[in-house]
Amino acid sequence: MKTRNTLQKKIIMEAMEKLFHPTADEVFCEVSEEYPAISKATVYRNLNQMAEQGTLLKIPIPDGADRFDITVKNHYHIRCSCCGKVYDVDMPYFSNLESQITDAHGFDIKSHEIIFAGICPDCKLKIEKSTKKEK
Amino acid sequence: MKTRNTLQKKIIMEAMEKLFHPTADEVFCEVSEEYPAISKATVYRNLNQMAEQGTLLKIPIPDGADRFDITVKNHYHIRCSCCGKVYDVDMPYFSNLESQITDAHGFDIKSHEIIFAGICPDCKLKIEKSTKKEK
DNA sequence: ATTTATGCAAATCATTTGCACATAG
DNA sequence: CTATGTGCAAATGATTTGCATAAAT
Repeated sequence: MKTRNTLQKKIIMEAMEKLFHPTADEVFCEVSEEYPAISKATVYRNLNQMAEQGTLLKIPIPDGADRFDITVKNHYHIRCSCCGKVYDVDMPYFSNLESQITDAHGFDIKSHEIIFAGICPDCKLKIEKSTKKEK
Repeated sequence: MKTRNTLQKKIIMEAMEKLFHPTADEVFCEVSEEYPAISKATVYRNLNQMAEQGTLLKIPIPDGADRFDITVKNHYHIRCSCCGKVYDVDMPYFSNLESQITDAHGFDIKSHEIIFAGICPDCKLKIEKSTKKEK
């Protein structure tokens, strides 16, 4: 199935370059400003298509909407369990991790994904403040 | 907030012992046979409560319903991208992985999660068969 | 007695889909 | 031309929530 170069696709890609790990909805909001007629379904369809083609990376987020990343190079993510924001993790990629698995029930392993969870600096501050108030 | 020991909680835990990495819905189906009056909301509420208390492990699954695991000990998972089934991975746990991260934007890292993706033996067979047919 | 839990239905949120129409190649 | 893409609204699927009632402590 050959894909086509539509105006929508181009604008969505431009939005991806501006935004940082956006959700489909965030892309939709950004694109809407320049091109109000666009449909959210089109945004989803194009993001998914690009992810399949390897132009984008789709990052599944536990307890939240998927996020998309222009950085296609393999890397890991960390998510704030308080506010949900996602950042890249500066850590070497385990390129041989898949070959380390001895007993994976005969799986053909294709990829792996590491997601760290923690509290971001902003939320740390917020929590400290609200803890003080409680006293 | 102190929790109570209800009949529902007990039956849900029993179902968890029988099932393997079930989704909330699978637990609901299993429990319904013995106790048809149970509500799906009760199943969700109890599974989440037990996960918070550390009695169960909640495994977020990319592109699918969360799964719950009686094995609370830290371990990793592999998911078949074809049929969605999830298995445990027999691989040592990276207990010091979180301390390796140098630049995580000042995060307090609490935990990490590794999910492998691949094709399970069953689906491998299915794919081989259907490829033959296409010829 | 008081507070937590339950069952039900309705609400929510992210995402997908059917369909008629538009448009890229 | 003709297959792929779009916009819209409705459908889906997982999960949560409001509320009146029930049950555990």
